[in-house]
Amino acid sequence: MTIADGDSATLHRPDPETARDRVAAAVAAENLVTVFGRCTVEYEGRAASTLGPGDRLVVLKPDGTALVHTDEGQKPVNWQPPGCTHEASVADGEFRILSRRASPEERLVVAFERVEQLSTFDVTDRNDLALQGTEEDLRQRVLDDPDLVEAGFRPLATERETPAGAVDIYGKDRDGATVVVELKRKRVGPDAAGQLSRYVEALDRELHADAEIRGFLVAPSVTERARELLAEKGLEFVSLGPPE
Amino acid sequence: MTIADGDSATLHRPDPETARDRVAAAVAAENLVTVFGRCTVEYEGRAASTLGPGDRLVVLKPDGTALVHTDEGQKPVNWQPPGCTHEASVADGEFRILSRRASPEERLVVAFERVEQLSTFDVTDRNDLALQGTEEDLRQRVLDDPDLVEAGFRPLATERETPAGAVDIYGKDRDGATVVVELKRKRVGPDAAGQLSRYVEALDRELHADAEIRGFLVAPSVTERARELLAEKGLEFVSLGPPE
DNA sequence: CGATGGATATCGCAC
DNA sequence: GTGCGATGTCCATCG
Repeated sequence: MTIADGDSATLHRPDPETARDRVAAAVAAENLVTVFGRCTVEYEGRAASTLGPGDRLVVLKPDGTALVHTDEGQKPVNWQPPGCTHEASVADGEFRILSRRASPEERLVVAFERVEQLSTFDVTDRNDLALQGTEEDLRQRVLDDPDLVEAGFRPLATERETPAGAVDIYGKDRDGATVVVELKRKRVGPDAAGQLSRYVEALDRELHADAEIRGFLVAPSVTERARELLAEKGLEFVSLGPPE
Repeated sequence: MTIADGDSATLHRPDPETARDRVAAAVAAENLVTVFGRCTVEYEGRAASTLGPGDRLVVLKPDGTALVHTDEGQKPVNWQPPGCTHEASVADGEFRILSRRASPEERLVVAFERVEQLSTFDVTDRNDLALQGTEEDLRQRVLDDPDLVEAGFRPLATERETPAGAVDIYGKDRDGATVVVELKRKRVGPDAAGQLSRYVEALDRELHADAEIRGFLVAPSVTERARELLAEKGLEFVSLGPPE
């Protein structure tokens, strides 16, 4: 059974050969494909996994993405990233989807005992997502009002390169001492303190050995472990949360 | 138009009221819901975003997950994690889905200009994913053959607690010196070297100051920056990739 | 291509 | 609930 028009088409309980032909055509036409049914899944690549029979929703995107969703969780239980090639086939009387990635070599096989529904959609989406509350927003706030870090702070560069990586904000304090600012949009753990410490140490080596270098971690809050690590390394913390 | 049986039901271009009623019933029945159509999306919570009109696939799971997928990318363009409540409504003549999270407060609103297809599925899946090639597998390999780290290495504990966190493997070398092993299943960067360094320093403080403590990073490979950091801290690296 | 670090990360576990 | 670390993390950016 089929419902179709220019934008979508749906098969209800297609036989394996029909499912194969429809998916093959949809992949060739760069349509979005959804398949719901009872299936097993095997993956082999960076890791390997097997998944016994169950009802799942499989999504194939025109960009080469494959997703296998169960009834639980935000993350797909199995997947392939964009850029993969999708093939449909029938083997042992079962409809199968094979998704392959070239580098690194990865294979995903979904074998359907039963296909409950198979849909294809002609999809185009040119609207971009506008996101607020990011680290970039936080950086802009600090650049607009450097006193938020410390009275007299003067930013001189963003993304300044060091041997340990790029520093979020680089500048001078009121006394001319070098300042390194690491921004985090949410509560931070020991990793952020370690990251800031590496930047300070890298600049310590790069600049004159007698130059004072101060490291600031700017975030809404820190964990206790991170606070200890900052104190130990002589780094400073500035609490700055999202606006409002 | 409707196709239905015990396991699934599909509406093709339903009007807003019909879509609302069907989604409300499916959410109450803890069914999986997919909606494809032209919609706008607004999100507000940990961050905030708006997304203009476009064709997207929306998935509502019985565990309270919501996903909004475009034609590109593995990750949903917008989403809500498990545990949210989903509501269907009609406002300004449009079918809308509202997904709410209590803590932290987060809202996702999908407003459909047009619903191309709406499907509901009665989904059961009690099979768990069996994954190989994880860090746990690597740990088992090292415990089975500690000489992989170094001839004479004797593991004494896993997940041994330190003030800086739990050490993957703790033990002694052939001369009785304390050994800390950090395992990584893939190529590592500076963060892993920093992590191992924190463990070694924490044990250095906890144990006698004169006790020698050796830190091993076991991973398939390291980046150049991580290698430098390891050398600087006097830590050792053992190359151990996935089997075959 | 690899390296680096962010993310509404998600997820699981320990406390 | 928070804290912490793993993830087939994904993803953009940069060299």
